[in-house]
Amino acid sequence: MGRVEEVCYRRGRTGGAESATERLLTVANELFCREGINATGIKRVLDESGVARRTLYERFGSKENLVRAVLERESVLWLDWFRPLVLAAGDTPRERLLGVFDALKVWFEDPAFFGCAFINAVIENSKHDEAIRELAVLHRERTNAFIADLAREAGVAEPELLAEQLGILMDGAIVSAVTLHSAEPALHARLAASVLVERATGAG
Amino acid sequence: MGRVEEVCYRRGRTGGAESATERLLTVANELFCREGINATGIKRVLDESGVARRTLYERFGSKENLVRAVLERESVLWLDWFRPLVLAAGDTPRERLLGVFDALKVWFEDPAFFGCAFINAVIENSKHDEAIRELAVLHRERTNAFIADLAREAGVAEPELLAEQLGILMDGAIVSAVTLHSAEPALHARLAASVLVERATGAG
DNA sequence: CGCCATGGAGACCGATTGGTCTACCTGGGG
DNA sequence: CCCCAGGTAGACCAATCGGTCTCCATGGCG
Repeated sequence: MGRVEEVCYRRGRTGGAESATERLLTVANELFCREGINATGIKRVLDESGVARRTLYERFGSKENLVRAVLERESVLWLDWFRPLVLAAGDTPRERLLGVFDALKVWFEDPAFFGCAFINAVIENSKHDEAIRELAVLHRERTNAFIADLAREAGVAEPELLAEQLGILMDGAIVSAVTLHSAEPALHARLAASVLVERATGAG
Repeated sequence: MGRVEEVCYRRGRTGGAESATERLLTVANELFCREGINATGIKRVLDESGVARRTLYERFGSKENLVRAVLERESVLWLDWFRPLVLAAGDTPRERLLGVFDALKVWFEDPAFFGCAFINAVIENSKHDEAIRELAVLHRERTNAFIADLAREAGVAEPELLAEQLGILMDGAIVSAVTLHSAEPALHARLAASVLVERATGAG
């Protein structure tokens, strides 16, 4: 039986006692997203994860490194949640392209949704830590590549171009959802996407 | 003669000596956008504006209030720069709708572009200061209203809906430009917008 | 039993945070 | 001349920051 917790890709991944490292990454991920990176003190991460200060610095060396590790893990976690959900959204490539925005809607409706970790990190931190921006670019490329594959399967002439446009639509939907505290932007973005997809697949 | 500094809506507004309040707002606006709100200490704002600590707290009372004042001013400043630029971008309402993204491109190419102050503020701060989120929503509504007017003039059947979609495209282009350090997202967004506008104005 | 690695608890460090308050300088009006 | 308002300079505060370090409880292994 599918469990309700599937809604949130961040929870319920392992059953029981996790390692100190895992707890650190999980808690830091949530706090960094919810409160912001700069606004989250190391102390807070330590208290909520039950890990000792010393252990954190043995594992990661610095807060910056912890942030990077969190983002690297987040990219894998998010895509592992996102891709199957999109693929399951429809039977044809065109339906699946629109399924991207159905998945976004599910994400936005999660009470634990506090924006995209990469967008948040770049906007908050890009100027002082170029490595973070590079991680965000990498995550974007991975996501775009997945969407470009869908577009290619749908017979789109310029799949990368469509993926780029849908990627912009995704980012816009995410920040709009955060700003408006609503999942509605996913619907508007889906509608816009349907026009683009229709046009790109030759009015079919 | 048009001056080059028109490119940046933030500079060259007044000729000479500005009041302490004005210097405070200008400097804070730039620093909050460039470095982030949480990462910018009051001391930094004071040093770079040449204003005394005491004066700041007499005028604004707290950093939170300073942030709000900066955002309120920014909304006016940005729209005063944005609207005429869009209107000058073309002779027909349809051209002007696309001119939105030409204006974005100009913005992105400004060396002093560090993202949208409202997106930045919401993402960094929304959880602890609901007032900031409300200011961002207000700014979004003002911008959307302007675009909806253009859409209405272009004979679009559902101007608010198109404005909503173009608004999402704008937000997406902004965060993509920040992430990628490039103005190219403005072009991709423009291309997507042209499809949406074409469709909404009846394939003209 | 002793030994030793793991890691939790938390003192401690200098730097910095937002915010308050005193002291001083300066220019205009009586 | 005096006086006062407007503004600068900067000491000072408690709290918190990221990061280092010591102490000690625990548990597996010979």
